[in-house]
Amino acid sequence: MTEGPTITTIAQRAGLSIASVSRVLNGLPTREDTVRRVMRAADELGYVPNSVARSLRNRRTHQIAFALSDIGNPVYVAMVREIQAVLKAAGYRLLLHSTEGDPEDEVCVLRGLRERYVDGLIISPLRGVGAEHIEAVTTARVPVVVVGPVPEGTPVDNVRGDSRTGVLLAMNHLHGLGRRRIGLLNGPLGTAPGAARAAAYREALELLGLPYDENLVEVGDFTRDRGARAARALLARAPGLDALMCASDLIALGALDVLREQGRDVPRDVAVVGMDDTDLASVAWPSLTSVSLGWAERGRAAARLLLDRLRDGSLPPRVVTVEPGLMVRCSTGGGPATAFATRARARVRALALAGGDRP
Amino acid sequence: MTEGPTITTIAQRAGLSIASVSRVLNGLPTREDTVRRVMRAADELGYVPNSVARSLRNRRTHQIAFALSDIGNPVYVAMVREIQAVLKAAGYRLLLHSTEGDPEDEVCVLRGLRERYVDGLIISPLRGVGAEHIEAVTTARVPVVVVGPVPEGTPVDNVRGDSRTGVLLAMNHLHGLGRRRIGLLNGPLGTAPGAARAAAYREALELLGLPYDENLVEVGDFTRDRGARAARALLARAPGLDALMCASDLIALGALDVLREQGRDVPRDVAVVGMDDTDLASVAWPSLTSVSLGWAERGRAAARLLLDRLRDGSLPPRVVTVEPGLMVRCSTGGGPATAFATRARARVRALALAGGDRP
DNA sequence: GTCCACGCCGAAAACGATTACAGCTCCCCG
DNA sequence: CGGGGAGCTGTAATCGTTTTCGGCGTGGAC
Repeated sequence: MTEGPTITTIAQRAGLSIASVSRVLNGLPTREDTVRRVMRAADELGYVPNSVARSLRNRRTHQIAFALSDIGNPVYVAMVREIQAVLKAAGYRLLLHSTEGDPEDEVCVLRGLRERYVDGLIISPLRGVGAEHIEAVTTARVPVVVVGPVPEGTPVDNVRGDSRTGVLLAMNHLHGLGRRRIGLLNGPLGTAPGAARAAAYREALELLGLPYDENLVEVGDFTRDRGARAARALLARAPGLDALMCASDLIALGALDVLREQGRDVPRDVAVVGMDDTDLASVAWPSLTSVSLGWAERGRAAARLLLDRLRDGSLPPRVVTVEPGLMVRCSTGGGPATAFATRARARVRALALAGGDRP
Repeated sequence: MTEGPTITTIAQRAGLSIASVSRVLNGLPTREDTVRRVMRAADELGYVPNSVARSLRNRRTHQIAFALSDIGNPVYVAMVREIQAVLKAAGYRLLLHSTEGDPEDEVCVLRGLRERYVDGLIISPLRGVGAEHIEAVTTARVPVVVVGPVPEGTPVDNVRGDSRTGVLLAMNHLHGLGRRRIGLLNGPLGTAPGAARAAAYREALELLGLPYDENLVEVGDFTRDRGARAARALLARAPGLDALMCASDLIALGALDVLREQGRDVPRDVAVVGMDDTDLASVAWPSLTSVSLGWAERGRAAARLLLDRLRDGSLPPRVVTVEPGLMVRCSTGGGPATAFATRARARVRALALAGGDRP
């Protein structure tokens, strides 16, 4: 197995020193003649610089890791795509690390940063919110961007969504369609999104002048069959509801299954709204009105934050909040008849409803 | 910015040479006392080895790249998940490179291998089948595994699906349901999958004793709206067809849209089969019977081939063929009433039909 | 003719690890 | 008591680059 050419090989062939070769290859000012000799030798040898050696010397690997909890989740796929695009354009490579929701593994990733095989990390979400995780993030020896909630005041670059406004948008939409008995199918209250959505739901009811009825709320998990189970329970308890606010698209799909099973027409009898606006929403039948939490945009924002910081490490920590939107489709009757829904983002700001920019 | 501790720091603190430190950290036989001193110093300093330096010396980065054409395609997402899982278990990191279907970019990836920042590459698919691509693959300085078709006899590790058998399975299934006028909605014939599926469709008709009617075939692209357009054209030309064999799930989704639009019941009037068995298939309504081409399995197989070769570079090139299966769901009437389809793989080998193991 | 400035180039020292090799100590055996 | 392993340890080379520093030759100014 013949090892590839190095600058030493080139130097010998060109009758120069490796320093000159390096200078030429890096475009530093050099005599015309020398440049030609080096270039010629490099061409003939098919030289390609060894990026590992370069990284060792420069302390830059031009690699960035993205740690996510579940690559199967379409939400993260959208982020991966955008992150990869932004990084590639800036000359960085993307390392993927799926933690499968294991906080242990998350810590491993954070620890691993010290091995210096990446210049930075984007992590989403930061599951373990214990002190050790926070500390690991803030003391990491390379920049970290967290996508998703972090404890208030943590000095770290952060991209967050705004599911509160998203829920308000959706509730306002349902209210505008004349729905008054709106149920909530939520995920676990122990999770940040679950808690946020529960709170936003109550807030929306209040703003809309509707009473809060705990019989209209059911908690399950962010999956399709747990969503279906929750929907079944809720419909048994509150048969008269006329709309379902679901905390994720998967929950909404489960709800659609149950409604279909029970012969209730969507959207005539019950209007359904999902969250995340994944591909699944437009594929479902009826196509699903969904709150877009801007995952793709979040990916782009995270990548940019990180690149900025790599350029200038002294920047103060920044927080970017991505605004939600509402994709209106058939499941609320607001969309066109087929699943070829308009993708125009319903940028109905909930300002009038929410009364300000309270985050 | 204080730089991290290195073995030199440890050596000083422990009053030993860097050689001893290295030996201890690598578990080479050392005196008990020395081990303790090194361990203690390493602990106190919070030492973590620099993986770049180690890679330079060992000529191993423990990184593997996966180049794919489109991260948005659920088929690749399944592969990424499996590959990452296998690699992680073996102590390798995964680099993701999305070429967005650009053959230029593909060449860049192949070229980039010479920079030696990865120990190996998995690429899927190999789009450019020109001589330069093939050469780039076979002369790459690190092992490459290609997932998808390569020219016959190319000396490279290769994982392939078997869409021919997949199509035969599906056609046999439709025939068994009494369908006799089966249409084909295909992707571009210029692509390898398109060509293979067209050929398999004809072969199946012949084996089933059905006539080939070119009016029953329409070519579009592997997307939802191109699929819908093709379906519309086909249904206009051959209103009497009673089944649709679709070359991808997305095409099938488009077809479902059109059938619904035209008030034709699925599966009563027209049975529909998709290909790839993506998540979308089980989400669609009616849930979609789909040919599983074993993408996840292909990912695992590719990762394993690569790891094997990294262990022993002298292995002869191997080809792994992943067997297809048929996931029967509602769109052919063979599945349960709801989309909670059984996921038991219908391992109906098409042997009786296909007459042997012709690959 | 001398001196200085300047432009290029080469020697050598990093970067942080692994490892071949030589040297040292200690003990055992002849 | 001397020779020779055995068992550890330290020195130094190595991986392939970048970069600093000093040397050398040329040219112009005085």
